[in-house]
Amino acid sequence: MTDGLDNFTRKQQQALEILPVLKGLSEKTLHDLFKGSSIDVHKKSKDLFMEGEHPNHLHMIIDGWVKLYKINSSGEETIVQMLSKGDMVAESAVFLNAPFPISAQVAKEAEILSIPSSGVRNVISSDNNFAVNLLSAMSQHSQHLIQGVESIRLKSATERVGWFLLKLLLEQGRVPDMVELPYDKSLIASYLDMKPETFSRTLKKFKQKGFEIRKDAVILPQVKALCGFCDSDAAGMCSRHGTPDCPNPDCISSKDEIILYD
Amino acid sequence: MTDGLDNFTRKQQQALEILPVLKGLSEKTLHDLFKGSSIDVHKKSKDLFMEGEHPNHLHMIIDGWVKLYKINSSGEETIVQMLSKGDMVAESAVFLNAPFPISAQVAKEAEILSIPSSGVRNVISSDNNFAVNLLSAMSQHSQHLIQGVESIRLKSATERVGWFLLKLLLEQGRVPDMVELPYDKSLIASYLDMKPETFSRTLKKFKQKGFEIRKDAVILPQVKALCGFCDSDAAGMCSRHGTPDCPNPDCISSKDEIILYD
DNA sequence: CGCTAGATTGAGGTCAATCAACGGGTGTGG
DNA sequence: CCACACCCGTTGATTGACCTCAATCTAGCG
Repeated sequence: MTDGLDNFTRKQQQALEILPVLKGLSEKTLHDLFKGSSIDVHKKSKDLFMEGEHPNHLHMIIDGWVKLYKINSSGEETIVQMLSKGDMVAESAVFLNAPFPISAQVAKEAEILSIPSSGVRNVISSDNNFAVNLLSAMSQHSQHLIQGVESIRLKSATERVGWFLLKLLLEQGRVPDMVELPYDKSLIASYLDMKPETFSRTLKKFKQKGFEIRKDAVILPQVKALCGFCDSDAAGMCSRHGTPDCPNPDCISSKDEIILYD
Repeated sequence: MTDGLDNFTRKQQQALEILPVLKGLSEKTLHDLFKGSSIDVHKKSKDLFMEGEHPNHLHMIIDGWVKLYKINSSGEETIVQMLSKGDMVAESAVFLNAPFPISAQVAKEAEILSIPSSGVRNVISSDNNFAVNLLSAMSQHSQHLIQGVESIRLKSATERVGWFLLKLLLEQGRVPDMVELPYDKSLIASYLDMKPETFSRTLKKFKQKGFEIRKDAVILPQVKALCGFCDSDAAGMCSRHGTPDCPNPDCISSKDEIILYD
């Protein structure tokens, strides 16, 4: 607990660097938050909590992937969100001190900071900086949710897949013409609100357009091949946005056909 | 509690009663918020703001309905949310001081308090009570968005209509067997992510089950007729939930058939 | 009374789901 | 080392819910 320059463990210091909501907080506040908290690595399929449970902890993701999902009475599963590095998990239920409206499960081995909810709620009232950080984080979260609603409701299956690949490409940004698939294809399919069969068939359509489909990656025929799937959300992440180098400045996409840019 | 209220106009006092985010705030904070703000009645179809605009004001609804919507490049419209009494409009963009990701339009004549964004952001930093109120409001908003995602993704068209009617019934709660339709049917259809034709056909199926369909209201054959469309969200609003009087405690709904309870 | 916007009804088309079968990895046990 | 089971992903054939297009009806309103 007392090693390191700042009286925090190395794991905690790492968490401070990765989690935006902990940025710029006083040492006292951080100590209050870390009190009773833990940082653990959880294996795939580990349940963080189930719908209806009372929130004992606020989980923050340092690394890996967590899926938020719902099960309806017919037993079907819907993935509401995929969360990763820097995200909080179901913070709204923690703040409201109300039962979780969804379930959370580790989708790919994840390192997670878990803070007791009571501590979180106390610090919110006592430290305005923390409250402001949370408001900012929730605002971004809220915009992602809105973006998610939009993409389900007014994009076709093909568009959703192209858009998903494009966003991955912009997020990863290491190799300009390769997208790594971060988790199982069946999980991607569910996140994109389609069946694994449909996802497979859709990837095949991309293959016919010159994409190379691997087990856990997709390679583009040209660097800008996915620009036909750009929308305002993706544009905000793209370095070409607003420059003459952008082949699709108006973010126009065709419904069902794959249009390649180069 | 009410000593200082004389310093506010009657409209402002009314706003204080209706808007949860203004509850329990100091007189100074309220004055800061009201500085430069206005309370106006806006007619149907009035644009509050368009996607991409910079947020100059935070709008809070005192009465009436506002729709949040997106238009894609094909010109199709999707309604992301319908907001009413007590709701804030696109607060996330105001807090982030970023362009609106969506457009907002009055759907039914509305009285709206509009506060300059800069004032809002200043008060957030200076008054922790306000920040806490906002966190609470945003948390609820966030849960509604999640609920919305769920209902689109794992409910059929029939289920969405039944669920919508049930929620209206629970919200209104005046007459136990009548639901008033709060805005145009075509708007309801769009909110439920279906075409007006589909909505009409679906209502017809309800009619065949004994419902009376009027222009702006629906009358149930029995008080509990809609209980087959209950889910965790609706259950939280229902007075029968958890009592022996609930005919559908496990919130089981059938996909496409309308099952009546009585 | 006719005009217009919203709502209804009908006929036909389509995208994605469903059902079913198969292939290729991976792990286990003999 | 092989035989077998198992899971994930793929492929094919069919179905069905919802959309599309178009005609008709209704209600408000000048």
